[in-house]
Amino acid sequence: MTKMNRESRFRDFLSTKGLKYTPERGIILSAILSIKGHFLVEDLYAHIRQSEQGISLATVYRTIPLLLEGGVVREVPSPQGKVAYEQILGNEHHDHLLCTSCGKVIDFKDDLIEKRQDAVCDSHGFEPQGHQMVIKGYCRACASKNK
Amino acid sequence: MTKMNRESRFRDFLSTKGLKYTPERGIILSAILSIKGHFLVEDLYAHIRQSEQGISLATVYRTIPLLLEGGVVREVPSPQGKVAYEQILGNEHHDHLLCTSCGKVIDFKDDLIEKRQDAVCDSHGFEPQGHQMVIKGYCRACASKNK
DNA sequence: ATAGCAATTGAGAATCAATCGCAATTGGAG
DNA sequence: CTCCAATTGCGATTGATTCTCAATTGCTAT
Repeated sequence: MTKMNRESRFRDFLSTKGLKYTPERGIILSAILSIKGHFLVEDLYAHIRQSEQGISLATVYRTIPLLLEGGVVREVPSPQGKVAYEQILGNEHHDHLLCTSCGKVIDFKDDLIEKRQDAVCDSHGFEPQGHQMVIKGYCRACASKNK
Repeated sequence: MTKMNRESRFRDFLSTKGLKYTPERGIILSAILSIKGHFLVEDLYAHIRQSEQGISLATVYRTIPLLLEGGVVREVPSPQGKVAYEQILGNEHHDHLLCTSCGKVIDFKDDLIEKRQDAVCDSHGFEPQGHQMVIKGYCRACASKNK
């Protein structure tokens, strides 16, 4: 999907909710589309400042819930307590192994787990929007270091 | 396991790390053992104050990492951004469905998912300590309400 | 086109959980 | 019993996020 397409999708989403597509929101969206992997709010803000377009940090924070609801980004787990995000398009869903020793994040995906998750949701009449799975422990390097 | 047993386990854990078993840590441990389900730091602190034993909030915060590492409590997901805990004994491991609309939390456990998680860890040489899985979406009530 | 109004913005103040600094205290190994 | 590193309390501090509010500005209906 092209950038233009994504912009108009976001615009439609806003419109449906009676919200406006402002230049600021456009700039924030562009910045996000230019970031491939995970990013923190501070990363996003840095990107925006770099591109010489000044936007208030408050506006960035205010826009994030819209981007989440509009299906532009999703939350991803991050080493510390901070919340990280990634754009949904181009980042296939995956789960995470998180090393509590060195902070390393390992992505993985297991189809069987996904299937069972759907089954669990069905059995509870639960309508899933998305999920996050984080397995904490020691990565190979840290595990052997501790021995 | 008796309360005394758990105290001495925690005491052993501390001792192994060259740390002390202080009255404050004893009070905090007792308070946790008296709470059955999930609790936030503020809940724990309230419990402690209730029992007329004054402890600094800072001490509570400082003790939590020890309780985590010592296997007394584990983190559990909570509706908002706050971190919640529960004592491990008496609370079998389970995963969570979290309704983003009403905040309801539904516990579940799926053995097959657990097995696959272990398999994934093996294949990455990853030594798991624990995991958290949260599936966000709409619970039955909220899903039907939205229609 | 244009008026009108609700939505939006920036900037700084405010919040709130969590952490820190430091002087006084204390558990517990030897 | 001694001694020292670990611990505590309390207040100050941090740092992320949210809020306030006056000034702007999309956007819908005319």
